Amino acid sequence: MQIQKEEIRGGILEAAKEEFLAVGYRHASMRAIAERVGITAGNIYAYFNNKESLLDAIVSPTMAKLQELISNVSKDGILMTEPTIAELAQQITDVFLQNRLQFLILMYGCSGSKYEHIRQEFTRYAAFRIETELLPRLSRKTQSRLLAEAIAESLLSGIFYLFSRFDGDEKTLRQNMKDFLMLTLYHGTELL
Amino acid sequence: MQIQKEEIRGGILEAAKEEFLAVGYRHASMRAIAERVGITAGNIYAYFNNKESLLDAIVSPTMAKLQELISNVSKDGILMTEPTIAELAQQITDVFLQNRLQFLILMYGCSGSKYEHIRQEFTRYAAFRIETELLPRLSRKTQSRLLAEAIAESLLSGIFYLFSRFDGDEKTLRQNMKDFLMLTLYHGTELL
Amino acid sequence: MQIQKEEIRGGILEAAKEEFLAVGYRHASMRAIAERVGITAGNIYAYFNNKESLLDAIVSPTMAKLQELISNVSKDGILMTEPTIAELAQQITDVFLQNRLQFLILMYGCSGSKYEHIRQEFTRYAAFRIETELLPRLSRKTQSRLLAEAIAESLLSGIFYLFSRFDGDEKTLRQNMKDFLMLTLYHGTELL
Amino acid sequence: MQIQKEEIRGGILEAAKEEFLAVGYRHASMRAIAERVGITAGNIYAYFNNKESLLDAIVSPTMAKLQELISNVSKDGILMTEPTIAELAQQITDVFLQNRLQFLILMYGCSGSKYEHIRQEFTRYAAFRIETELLPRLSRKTQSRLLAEAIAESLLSGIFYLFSRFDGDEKTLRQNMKDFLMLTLYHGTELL
DNA sequence: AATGAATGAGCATTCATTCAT
DNA sequence: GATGAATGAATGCTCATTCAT
Repeated sequence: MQIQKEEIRGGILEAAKEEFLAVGYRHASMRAIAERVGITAGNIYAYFNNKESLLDAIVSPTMAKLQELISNVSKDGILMTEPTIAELAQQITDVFLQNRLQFLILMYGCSGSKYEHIRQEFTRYAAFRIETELLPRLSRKTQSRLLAEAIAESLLSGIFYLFSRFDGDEKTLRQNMKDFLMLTLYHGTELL
Repeated sequence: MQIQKEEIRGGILEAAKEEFLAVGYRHASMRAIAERVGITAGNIYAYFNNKESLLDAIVSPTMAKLQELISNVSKDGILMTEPTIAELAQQITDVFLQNRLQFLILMYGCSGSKYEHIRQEFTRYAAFRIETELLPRLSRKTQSRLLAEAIAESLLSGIFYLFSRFDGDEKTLRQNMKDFLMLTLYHGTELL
Repeated sequence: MQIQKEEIRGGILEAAKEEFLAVGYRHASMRAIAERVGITAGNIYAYFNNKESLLDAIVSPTMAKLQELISNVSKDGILMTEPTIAELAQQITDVFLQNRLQFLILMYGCSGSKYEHIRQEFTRYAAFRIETELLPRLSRKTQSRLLAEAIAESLLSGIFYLFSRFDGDEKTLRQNMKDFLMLTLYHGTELL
Repeated sequence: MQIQKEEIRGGILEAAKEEFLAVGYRHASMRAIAERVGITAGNIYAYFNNKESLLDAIVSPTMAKLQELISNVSKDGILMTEPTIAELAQQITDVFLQNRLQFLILMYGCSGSKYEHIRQEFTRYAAFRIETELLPRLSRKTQSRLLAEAIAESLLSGIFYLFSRFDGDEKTLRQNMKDFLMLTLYHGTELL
């Protein structure tokens, strides 16, 4: 019975992941999720308090990993020079590969939930790193904060796009990621 | 009376623009829009046929300009080398400066409407230009289509981010745009 | 001004007649009527208290004529043998020819209004005449009331159908009416 | 539970039948139907997809029987002389007796639905039979099509009127039907 | 644990009607 | 007299959530 319960619980989580990714948190209906599992909508509430709890159960571990990631790479203080953004991208890729659907839900499908600002947080953090580590190395001075944010947003969008198109081929993903970062961040010197 | 009518009509358009931008077309409610104006939901229908017409009234002129822009820059055929993407970005900026909220609604808030694929079209077009004009100039061969798409997505995200953060200072916007493109596209040689 | 007022009033009546006939009283919208006249819906209320008053203004004279017709032919009491149903049909035809749209509205398009039972009244009256004048001449006894009603309903439906298909040719209408009544009431002896 | 569900489903069907018959499909409101059952409007949608499905569930079997009936009696081609209209009326009566409210809804209350032309179809079919089989036997020539239609309309109205007044006494219904048809079609020779 | 049943608030939309101007 | 503006109740329908069984 405990085993069966876990099966159902897992089924709900799986179905919800698919549904949230397919139509987004706001547009996902409990009925549709229940149908995917083959149970009734009401029964979901035996396992989760409500729709938001269901989302929580799905993304909060991933969310924790992402925040841990951010806090880890921030530990050494403002003036650190390593890890570079490329290394950070690799670490994000690792998290993604271990939590694919959850990651994509967080980045693309959680509008309407309390997680809807997670992407912004990422952008803000990346912008901070770019502003303090990348821009100072440029000769000309710029209104740095906003530019850094645009670069961060741009960078993350490209990375997340590659994630969203991931087809199971990890090697290609990592190569594309590397190429993308080389081209947009390190001026493609390796590629030219 | 005519003045008052135009005032209300304008008020509805303004409120709808805000609401569409805030929560997106799909989740914008006619009641919420009406409340912003201080009228009842039914009254909106004295001015616009339905929710879609309201969106149309807001974004269709901007939409036309954007499609004209795409068709114009596509005219010379596949082999053109000019205008460069940077020049294209400038033209997009011009359209944006004349239609700020409309532009942002089209790019961020029109899911659920007939305009929901406009951003994709932009990305697809940019990816095509990048794949045929930019990537071939690199020495190493890459799985070019996907990479081009990632770069396109990245590029547009950065551009649109600057738009979304525009505070009225056109000069700064244009400078940031230039800096951003230099850094991500032209390897920042001017800036280094 | 008085002249203009009468013009508008007449225009509203004309438009309402058309609308009521086209879609029925219940389904007719004040806005649609106003549009036919080229005025605003609100302005109709300067001439008529409400939708029902508008219907009243259109059909009540005809209604009066019809009730007068019924009361006239009923005057002589229960046992009269004349006018025959055929003569009654002729008198109804006269009223119809003088009040075509009004008549058809009363018969086909007044559901939802206080006139919606007028057709029933006709049927009831005709049934009474049929029961007291026609059925007694038959040799076999029948459950007469209900049969009389069915015959009445049938008779009126045929008559009203001819009215509804009237194309302006009065002579043909009267001939069809005669033929129809001969065939259904008087056993078509003239025609056979 | 299954029993209760069937009870409610049946209750909805019963309430809808009454409502459709009382005010017609178009003006029947889901809320009004729900009130008759003692549930909320939304709950109806747990049993039926939408208003049209609800009507379908009520009348489509009857509709099928009626169309089968028409197609059966049409099988032998244009020149058949049997079954006579009286026999056809008997067959219609059989269908009616098995589907009373459904039949009446189809004939009187389905305007606004996809079934709204069923009565017209009946009339058209009856008019065709009358024009090709009955009128040619008359000595004098008439503008036959219109007259046939009037007779058809008349005939069906009488038949349907008897249906609408049916009180459960099948024998009386059949007798009245026979008397009515004798009187209007076969000139009442049996009765005189 | 699981279900079927039910709710009530919400949605876009329509429309007869009112009213200040 | 006429208008434009506005209302409020009603429509069919959806959905997260609750609850007795």
